[in-house]
Amino acid sequence: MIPSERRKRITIKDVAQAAGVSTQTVSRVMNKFSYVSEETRQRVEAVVEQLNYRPSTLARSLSQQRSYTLGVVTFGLKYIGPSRTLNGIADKADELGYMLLMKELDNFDINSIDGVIDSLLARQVDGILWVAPEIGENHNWLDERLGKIPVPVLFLAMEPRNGISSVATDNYQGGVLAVQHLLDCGRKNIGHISGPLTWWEADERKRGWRETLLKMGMDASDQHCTEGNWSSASGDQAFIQLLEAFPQMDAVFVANDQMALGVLREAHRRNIPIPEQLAVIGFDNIPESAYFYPALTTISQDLQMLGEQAVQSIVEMIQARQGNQSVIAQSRFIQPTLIVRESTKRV
Amino acid sequence: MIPSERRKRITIKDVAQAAGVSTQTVSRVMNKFSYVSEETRQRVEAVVEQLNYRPSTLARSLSQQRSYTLGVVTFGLKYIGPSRTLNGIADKADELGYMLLMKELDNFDINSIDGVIDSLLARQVDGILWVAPEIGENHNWLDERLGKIPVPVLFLAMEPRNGISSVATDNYQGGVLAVQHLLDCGRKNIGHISGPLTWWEADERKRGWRETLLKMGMDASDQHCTEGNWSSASGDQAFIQLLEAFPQMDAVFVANDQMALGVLREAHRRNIPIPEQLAVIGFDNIPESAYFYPALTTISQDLQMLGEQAVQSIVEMIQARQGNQSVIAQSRFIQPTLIVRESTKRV
DNA sequence: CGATAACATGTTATCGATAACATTACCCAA
DNA sequence: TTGGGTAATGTTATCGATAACATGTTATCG
Repeated sequence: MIPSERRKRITIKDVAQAAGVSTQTVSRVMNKFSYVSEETRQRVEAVVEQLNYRPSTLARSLSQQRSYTLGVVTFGLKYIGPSRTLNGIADKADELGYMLLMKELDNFDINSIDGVIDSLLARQVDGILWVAPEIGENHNWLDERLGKIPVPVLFLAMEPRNGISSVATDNYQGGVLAVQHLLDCGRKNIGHISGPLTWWEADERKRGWRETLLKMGMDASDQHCTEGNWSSASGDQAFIQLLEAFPQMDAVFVANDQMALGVLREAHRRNIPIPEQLAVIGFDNIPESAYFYPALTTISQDLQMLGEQAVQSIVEMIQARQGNQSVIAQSRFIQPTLIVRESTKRV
Repeated sequence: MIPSERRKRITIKDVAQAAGVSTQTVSRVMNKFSYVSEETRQRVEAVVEQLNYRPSTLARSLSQQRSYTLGVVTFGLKYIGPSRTLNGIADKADELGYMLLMKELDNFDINSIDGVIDSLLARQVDGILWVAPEIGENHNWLDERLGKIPVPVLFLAMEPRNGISSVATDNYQGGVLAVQHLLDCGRKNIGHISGPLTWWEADERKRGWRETLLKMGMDASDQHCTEGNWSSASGDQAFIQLLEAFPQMDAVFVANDQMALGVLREAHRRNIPIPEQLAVIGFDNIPESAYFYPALTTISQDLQMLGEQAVQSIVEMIQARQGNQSVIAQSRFIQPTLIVRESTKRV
């Protein structure tokens, strides 16, 4: 049964009238603070209860110039990474009393970026979270436009820049952890299958690989690294190439778990025993990776936490600005951790 | 460099003043429609351009009682399913000019449901999409409360009910497809690992399995089915139990790809050759499943499309209500498809 | 050629709240 | 006893837009 007539909204006026007070008094009751006599408070509260009055956040946002809403700009939502981050964002936002206004980006064209930001600002968001990977020069717009955005903006998974706030997993450190673990296992010839190197995160992981090897006086030339595109199919292909270029390889650090899955499959096909002949380590710790065959050793990044941190930070920025304090831009890193399973083993 | 002074917003008044017209005229220019002389239009547009004026959607929402925003209630965002659906929702919403106000549910307590709905309504959403699975009686609240919600509500992945609009994958049909495929492969003893049977979707998949077998005069007793919890770990366990109860099993329909992964792993451990001795078919078609070893045959559900359909439908409902037409509740099904890979094969 | 419609623009009220200021009563210390 | 602070409440302006109505000017038509 569909209610055919639109019930009209119960407003603060209705409550005021029914309680025989001014709207201002009702507002005072609703928002605690400030002086209201106990008797009046109770009377108003009774009426609120009875009429089932719910204040319009929308109207409040307009009059206070503040919406308690965060704009969230995402890219690649259909992949698991962004959505785990989003989950952390949603949880923390809820906890702190904010709602999320979402916008999915489908490209990094400067016009569409402007459009997205404008549409968020038109709805008075109090701050913006940029949950899109840094790829090539796609963050260049910020030099020019960021200063013109009248609310705080915080970037996730972006290379730290002066004067801009960001939160990211320490991908470099993740690469270091991975390679160190392989070295600890006694491996001598460590290859790498990277993500697309235009991605900052992929580049950082590779840097962790390279610098750790160099520090040990080992070889980390580009022959020992192939580039994939994060997909399992590309991991498969990259692995085939890498085997040709680097036949003596006895361990491989793969930049994400999906690609590592491709590697495992190809290794099965070629009867390369893992971990005996080849150790494999991934990155991300997707839930399935514990059930790969063999179970995948990997670097875990806590994306949930990343999202939570991001919300925490931006809310602090919002409050600071509210209180007219100057906002100090910060870049924070979340440390990844090593998860040892069966695909790597001492020799 | 952080802009320390909050620039004040450029409003329609500023534009009106600068262009020497009334705010109403500016409004007319911004919204096309209605009469404005070409000359005035150009003058106003020039000023808009020059001041970089952007209307406040917030103010418009208040005055029009309409926000061009959809409330989206999600559950289990961190899993891949909901986020693929969300991606479809985001795309279509963008295309139709709507934004998304998100709220993640962390339980199905009636109070928290009320709270979520209230907070969406307080922000004047034009409609609500309920992207949370139907589990046990967790949708019971709707009998009592749904009628009181003054905007259209559309449910995803809910059992069709009279008078309530919903969009869902046809899980029953998916089960039918899976079992038929196994029969086509010449399998005779077909087991099932289900999701938690309190979930409507899990129950439907199981029903597809059972009824198809019964129709063929074959056995589909509860000994031939074990219940998992969607995780790979539970798939593993369920498979072990099922092997004991049903040793002659030569094929198994697993209710999602994650659990199927657990099955594959356990089969490896026990040296059960797949597909020769045991055919395995999953459900969902997650991107990794093509790279399982062996590649997994599965039932693909198009969650992106599900999301798009949902937005399309609710926008139609909103427009109908706007035009004071009565809204006819509909339940729609999206048909899943069979993806044949290596884990099933003729015998 | 006067009535009527189409065009162009302005004025005032409204959406639902809060901010800022005003008013009144009461109590207490100087 | 009088000025000043606290308490309780009301009044008016404001947030940034659109709706509804009003007004004046041109065309158009019978």
